[in-house]
Amino acid sequence: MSERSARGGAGKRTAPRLTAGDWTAAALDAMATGGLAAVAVEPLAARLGATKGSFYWHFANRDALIEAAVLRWEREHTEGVIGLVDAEPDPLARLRLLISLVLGSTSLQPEGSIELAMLATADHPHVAPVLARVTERRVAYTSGLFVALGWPADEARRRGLMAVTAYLGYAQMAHVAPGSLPVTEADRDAYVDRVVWLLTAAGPAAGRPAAGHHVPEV
Amino acid sequence: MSERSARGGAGKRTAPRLTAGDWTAAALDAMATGGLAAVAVEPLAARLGATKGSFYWHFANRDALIEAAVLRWEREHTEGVIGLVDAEPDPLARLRLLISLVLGSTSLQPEGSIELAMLATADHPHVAPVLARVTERRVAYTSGLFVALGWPADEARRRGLMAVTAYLGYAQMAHVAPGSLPVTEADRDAYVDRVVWLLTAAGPAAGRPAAGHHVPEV
DNA sequence: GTTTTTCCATACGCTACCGTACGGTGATGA
DNA sequence: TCATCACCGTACGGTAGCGTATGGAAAAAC
Repeated sequence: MSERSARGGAGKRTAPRLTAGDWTAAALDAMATGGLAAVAVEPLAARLGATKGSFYWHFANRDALIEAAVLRWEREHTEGVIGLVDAEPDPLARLRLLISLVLGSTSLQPEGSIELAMLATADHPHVAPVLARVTERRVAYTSGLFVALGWPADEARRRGLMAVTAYLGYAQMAHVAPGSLPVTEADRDAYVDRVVWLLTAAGPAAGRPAAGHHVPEV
Repeated sequence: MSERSARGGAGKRTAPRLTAGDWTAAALDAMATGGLAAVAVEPLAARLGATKGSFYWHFANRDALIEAAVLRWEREHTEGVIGLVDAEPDPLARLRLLISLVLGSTSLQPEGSIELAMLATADHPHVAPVLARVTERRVAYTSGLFVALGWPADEARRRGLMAVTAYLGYAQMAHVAPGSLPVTEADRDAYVDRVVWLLTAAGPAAGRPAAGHHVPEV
């Protein structure tokens, strides 16, 4: 009956020893459901079927675990979407795919988002720099998409920024007011279409795309 | 030397008695700087120059204080911006004013936003419904602006939703990555202009504003 | 001016978590 | 084979906050 015996998972009897990676994985797991406050040594140890004795061998203290966990998240997370989107050659299709993916992903994660947990603890000294880097990387990448679509740098930056804020805001709303978001699949698609269209709408004269490039007409 | 004597503020010697309102005010104050976790009975009592004995007279427990505080915030907060914006007769000017105001307000509050604190604790049973109501109210109001601008209901809803997400995302970014936001006054103005313009850009044929209404030309 | 009610301070126990000390066990190389 | 080291369990002390009990002061009621 002791959960101690279940530690290795899949029926192993002898308790396997834990690595630092096991602890950071468990930390991220706990963070997704309970926020940074859930990254607590003793509860985590219980979840892993171990005790604090193990933890304090691998880490100096709780803070070191947090730092390792968020850095791991940054490392493993950044590759995800961008790598998946970069396969698409056409810039406009890439933008559409990107928006569609990220807005879709937020709707599917009711309460298990590490990113939301980090946003909720953005003030933490180890979380803040990670979020700042990830966010700027997103803005830079998205702005690059608009550059590829023909807008000058400053206009592309504004639109890239607006795209990122649209994502962040959508994620927040999916969390705090999902009922205010488009419900049906069709509504959601229509919303994504409109977002992409408006983000790529021809702007005032000063910001008009260079000749020969995409001007959405729909 | 005892901070007890400073309780009444402004040199009153006899300690004034505290009301429930004093506690909720202090709670919101603490929340703005330290988040919901800072709404703790003992620290708050110390800040007010009182003790827990006072608190547990006015409230059953910490949870009751939290509930009272967030409800008070909802009540007092909702009036603010909308009432200020509704004076403007022209719908387009009203939208521009609204966007300008809310994006400007986020830049000015480095770490003292109650709203950010609530978003960071959106899972709390007393916070969640308040945020849901406030958010939906914003979407509804902003959508109404687009209806007034001539768009049909569904299109107006989409644009109103996008406006709100643009605000929420901007607020998040001001918190976690202010360096990625427009820095100079001029850049910020240019960004606001572009947001308003794109939100009001003429959409696909199905969503074109009714004749005689505002079609932004700039 | 007394009695009642309102409000508050003090003191206490309880829980959850952090971090440390130290002893023990299993693997591993000499 | 045995000694070393990596790893972990147990036990302990410490802190921060919640909630309760109770007596007492201050204000209000009469």
